[in-house]
Parts: sequence; C-alpha cells; structure tokens
Amino acid sequence: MNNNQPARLEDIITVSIVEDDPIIREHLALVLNSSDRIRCISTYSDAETAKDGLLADEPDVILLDIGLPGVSGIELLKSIAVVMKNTDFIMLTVSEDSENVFESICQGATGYIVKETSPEMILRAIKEVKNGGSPMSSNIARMIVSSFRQPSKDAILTEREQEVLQHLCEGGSYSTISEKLYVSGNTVRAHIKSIYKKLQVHTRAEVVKKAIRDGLV
Amino acid sequence: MNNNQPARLEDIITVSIVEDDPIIREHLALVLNSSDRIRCISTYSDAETAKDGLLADEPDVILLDIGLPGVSGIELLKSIAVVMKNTDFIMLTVSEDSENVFESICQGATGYIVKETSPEMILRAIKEVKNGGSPMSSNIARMIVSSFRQPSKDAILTEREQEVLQHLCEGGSYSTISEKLYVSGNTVRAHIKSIYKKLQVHTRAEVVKKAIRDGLV
DNA sequence: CTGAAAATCCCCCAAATGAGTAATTGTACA
DNA sequence: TGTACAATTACTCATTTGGGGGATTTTCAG
Repeated sequence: MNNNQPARLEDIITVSIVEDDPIIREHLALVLNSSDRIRCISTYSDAETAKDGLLADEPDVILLDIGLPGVSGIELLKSIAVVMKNTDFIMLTVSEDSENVFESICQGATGYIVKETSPEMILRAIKEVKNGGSPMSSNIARMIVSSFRQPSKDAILTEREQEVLQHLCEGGSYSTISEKLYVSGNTVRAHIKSIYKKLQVHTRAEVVKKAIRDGLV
Repeated sequence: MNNNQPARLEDIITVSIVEDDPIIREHLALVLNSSDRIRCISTYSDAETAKDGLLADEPDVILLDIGLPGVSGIELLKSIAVVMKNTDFIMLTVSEDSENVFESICQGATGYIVKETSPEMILRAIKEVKNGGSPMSSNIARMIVSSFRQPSKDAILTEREQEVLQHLCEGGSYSTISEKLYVSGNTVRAHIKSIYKKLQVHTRAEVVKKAIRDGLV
C-alpha cells in the first residue's frame, strides 16, 4: 500500500485473479493492491481450483485469463457467471481474437483487456466495470459493433446464397424462401445445398448457428 | 490552425459535421481544425441538405448528430451509410440512450460519443475510428455487451429441456440427441415439442436463432 | 398423502428436408 | 473462343421433422 488514507470499506472493490503465468499473476496482484480502492483477495492458477474458491470468495470483480491450460477461462466463465450475479468478469487475453471475444461476451464477460494493458488502465477498467461500464479497447469494441452489421466475414458465399442464408436464419422453408426470392423451390434447394457445402454443415440448425456466430447475418 | 508543420496530405482525415445547433457545430469545427491531422471540410445543419453534400464531400469521417429536427440523424445514417463504404460514422448524442445506440449501430455507425466529450477525446475518437477502432464510452460499450445476453425473460425451460436445447443448437437430430441423453427418441421429441411451444417457434432454425440471440445457450 | 409438474415413452402421418445427379443460361476472364 | 462459375430449374429417394394424439412413471412441495 502506498497510501496512508485507506478508502472506506464499502468503497473497496475486491478482486480475484485467475491466471496461470505466475509472473503475470503476481504482477497483476501488485498492481491491484497499489490502489487503496482495490484489493486483490485471491489468486488462482487454474480453472479447477479457482471454481470453488471464487464461489466462496465472492469478489466484486474477477480478472480471468482466457488461455488457461486445461479448462479454459471461457469454460470457467460459463460455469460460474450464471450463479455469481454480483460479480463482474473481465477477461484477460494476449490477442484480440474475435472468436474468444464473442464467446466470452455471450457467456457473460463484461470487460475485455489485453495483458499488456498498463497498470493504470487495468485499475481504471476495474473501476469502470463496477461503475456500470464495459472496459475494452477500441478495437474490441469495433469487433462487437461490426457483429451487429451484416457481411464482413470471409464468407465466400455468393450474393444469392447470402440472401438465401438470410431467410434460412429467419426460419424460412424452401417454399417460403422461394416465394420471397421469386425463384422455384428447387433453386432454393440448390442454393442451400451449396451453402451447406461451403459452410461445412448439414442441417438447418447448424447453418443458423454458424451464420449467427460468424456474423454472417 | 495553431500548427506550422502541416501533416502530409495523405495523413489528413477529412471530417464533415451534421449538427443543428450552430454553437455546437461551430465549436466542433474549431476543435477539429485545431489538429493538423484532421480537417473539417463541411458542416450541415439538417439532414436534408446534408445528404447530397456528404455524398459529394466523401469525408473520411462524419460526425452525425442523432437528434436532428425533421429527419433524424439515424434516418440520414440509414440512407447513406450503405453507399458510403469508405466513410466512418460517429454519432453525436446528448444522452446515452440505449434505444438510439442500437438503432445507430445496426444502421452502420462505428462510434458513439456524447456531446460533452472533451475536445481531446473527440480528436482521439476520430483517429481511432480511422485506425479500425470503435470509440465509445465504457457505458455505451456495456449496453452493447449486455445485449448479447438478453434477459432470458419468460424462457422457463426445465433442466432437461435446456439440455435438449443445447444439443439442438449443436445440430443434433432426434436420434443423436437421444443417444447423448440416454433416452428414447420419442422422449427427445416430446421435449422438443415442449421447447417449441415455450419459445413460440416451429422449426430448428428458429429455435437455434432464438436460443443464441437470447443467450439461452 | 396428494396433486401438479416433469420426465419418460409410444403411435400415426403429412410435409419438409438433405443428398445425389443433371441440364440450361448468361457472364466474366484469359 | 473456350473455360469457369453463378444462377436457374428439374428429378428421384431415403430420412427427418413437426404436429396431433395419449400413457406411464418420478419427483417434489404443500
């Protein structure tokens, strides 16, 4: 502590860290405790032991490494986020990989910061999270924003296929889609077959899932 | 200009402003031009006249007020965002109203800042946008993040139904699901029928879409 | 103990689906 | 000019799906 005037108890934000790299873990803990508003109450090096600990600790915020060996951070998040209603999760990551960003957010992460983030920013992120914000880099925000829009992805689908895919995700059948696009049902079938082939799926359910997850729609 | 060393032409970010309040509009223009990396090339006070002008100006970035009288900023955005592929849109707003945030983002806005934002932050936002980021306050980011895991309101699926839903979203068929859950295919069918009824859907595609969008999985 | 809800199972049947194969047209590109 | 591919249409055929019933156990709160 580098401060002689500790904050009031109710103002202190308790934080737990789950990070396998001991160097980073200890460094983070030091950074956190350098602020009198924040207190690192526990650290874990793997998801298995972290799970029970975190449920008992009930920290205000959990800094959770995505790339944990064994059970990943996202899986841990998935298993405890639903029950820990009063805890905010900030994911730690090395890269701004879109795959993980969406997965985490869908599972309940609130913030998303890269490990190289400066100490000041990390402290800020924690405060922001408790203040109702979602700290994240401008680039990550853009990924999310982009997902709200249509195309973008490396979908090698043709325009027509895109249209069909759209309707597919709306739950349209061969016949309804063919009516909307003014083509025969057989044509729609052909397009769907092509889409399945390109996206490597075999059913409606799979195609919808993939389309949504990959931001194709 | 308060700088004697202008940046190289290709580095300059051209910006247009659409804002009805003359005070704010002129102030923004001044702020923008205080940076040698940014140049405000045009300003508009209403959506109608702005539309044609912006298409001709082809600015790199457009600062667009949401609350324009008459045709709103969002409507203007809607009508020109699709054609102006090389332009980024930053919405200006007084309040962080969630309604508008989503509407704007869905229509193609990249950034979102409140009008009280400091001059430095506005300049930064513009640079970030051209740098592939999505500048926005932490609070706005949270709104967006939250939308990914919607309040799964009335979806009161039983545990078993949840499991079935999970497999449904993985593209499982009656038979494969029944194998995984060690029950008969008929049971799976019964559960699925129940799920469809509760979620008000009738096909695999719809159920997957709803499950993912509502964060049920 | 009792009743409601959940979970399990079964049957029938029409419609939809996925996969395979094939043909025609038009356009872009080398 | 010929190849490549998108878009269109068509045809089979085995399976899956969705909707309609109804029945039996298990579970759990009151």
